[in-house]
Amino acid sequence: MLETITPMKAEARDALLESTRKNEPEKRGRKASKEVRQLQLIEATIDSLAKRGYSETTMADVADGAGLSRGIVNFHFESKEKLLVATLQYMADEYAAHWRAALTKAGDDPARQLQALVAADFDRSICNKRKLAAWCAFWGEAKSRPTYQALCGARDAAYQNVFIDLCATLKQSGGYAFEPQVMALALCALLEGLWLRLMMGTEDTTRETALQSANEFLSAAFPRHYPWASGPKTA
Amino acid sequence: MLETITPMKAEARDALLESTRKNEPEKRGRKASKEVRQLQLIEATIDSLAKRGYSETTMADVADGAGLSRGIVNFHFESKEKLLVATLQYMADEYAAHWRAALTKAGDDPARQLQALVAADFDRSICNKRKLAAWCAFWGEAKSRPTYQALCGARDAAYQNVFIDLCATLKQSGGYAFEPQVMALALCALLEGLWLRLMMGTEDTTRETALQSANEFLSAAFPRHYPWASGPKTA
DNA sequence: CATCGTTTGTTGAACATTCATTCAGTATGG
DNA sequence: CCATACTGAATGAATGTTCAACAAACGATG
Repeated sequence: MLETITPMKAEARDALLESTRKNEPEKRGRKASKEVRQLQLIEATIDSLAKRGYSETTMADVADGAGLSRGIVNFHFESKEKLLVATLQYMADEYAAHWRAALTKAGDDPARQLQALVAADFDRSICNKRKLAAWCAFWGEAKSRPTYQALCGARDAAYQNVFIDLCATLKQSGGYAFEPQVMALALCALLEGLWLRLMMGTEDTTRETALQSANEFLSAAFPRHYPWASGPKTA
Repeated sequence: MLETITPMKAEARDALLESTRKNEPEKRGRKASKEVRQLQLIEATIDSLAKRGYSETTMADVADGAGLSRGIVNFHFESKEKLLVATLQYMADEYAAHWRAALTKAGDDPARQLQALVAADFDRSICNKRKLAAWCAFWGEAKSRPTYQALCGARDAAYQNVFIDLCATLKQSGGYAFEPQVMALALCALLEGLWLRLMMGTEDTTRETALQSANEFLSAAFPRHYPWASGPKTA
């Protein structure tokens, strides 16, 4: 049902960025393509989720945030519910694309791949207050909404399976004793937990310290592959 | 403001449990002490949060869930907001009391203490679908509500400091190389992440597998203290 | 190229619903 | 009989949705 939204992401996003860069007054009447409008509204939704939280995010907020009129959301999306699902879908797609790209770029060495995946989780592009807050807003509602629950597995089975495979490979080459599935679960949980803490915004946790903790975990779990055992500054 | 609620927890809770055990028809008029009523409403709030989620939890839900009339919540608590804060406060207190008790019961050995803390996190009494869902509901709103944010640090500074101290102690006695703060952050994040996954309810993650993952982490990070290196079945 | 009609995006006010809160009244225990 | 717990209907505010009117792009036609 939402298949009409996710495609042409790149082009629409570029157009959106361009228009906001130019800061066009956006007069009246028709001005942008359907895809751009939808992205614009989705971005405004993320803004609102981050600023006001899920329960306080209203259609008016989104419309105002996008600088458009009140009825516009029900035109591009049928309902508030569908807007939110589309937003979550958008973030999930973005997240998946991001870690897949990082994995590809890491080459063939499993140890490098694993480290790249972990590092990718803390890239500015996806790991920032705004996005984290939006994710957490959806997490908070996921239990009682099957649709959200399914999509919140953006860090989904596929993602976790990559970790399981990598753990299994490293176990062989390093002669470790752990169970790959168990270790992979720990890793995934650690990453999510760090996200959660980042989002909560306790001062002592920053993107850097979070990544440092994750790397500490890697070197503890795979000492033969990450032997930089916590020297003063382990980049 | 809420100091009137948290005290006398034990007695009031017993009374509540007793009354629900007896399943009294709860006719009309005055029937129970103030504290019992408040606890009853808080429990109903947790139920609703777990079942309907934060954004769909209404005063009517809570009142109905408690089998009382509509206006009752505004009588015992001043507003919906205060009811929710009291509920979160209640869960935070319960959580803190739980891990403190586990810590005390673990004796003097740091390694045992750490293991006890980890295990305590997965006790049925606090780690069940209902409570996890309620926690996550609050997490989802925490970013935009300072009051929640403060209380959601139930796993607060004190909690994390205990982990830091234990990590430091074990580091000395085991000759590890990690930074205690970094490792403690990883541990806390792992526990929260596992909670999050448990709440999401993916089938492959149960309380047992979660605990197993946490223990795997312990034995990876502190191999000299937890040398049961992943034998077939490590209880 | 100008004009006109059609399609499509957009607006903002009206509407219906949901929900927290209030409060006057009732019942109960002491 | 008084203080206190409790009720439930009334109220008003907030909000998602609808829709009739409007405006811009587009295409066809002269």
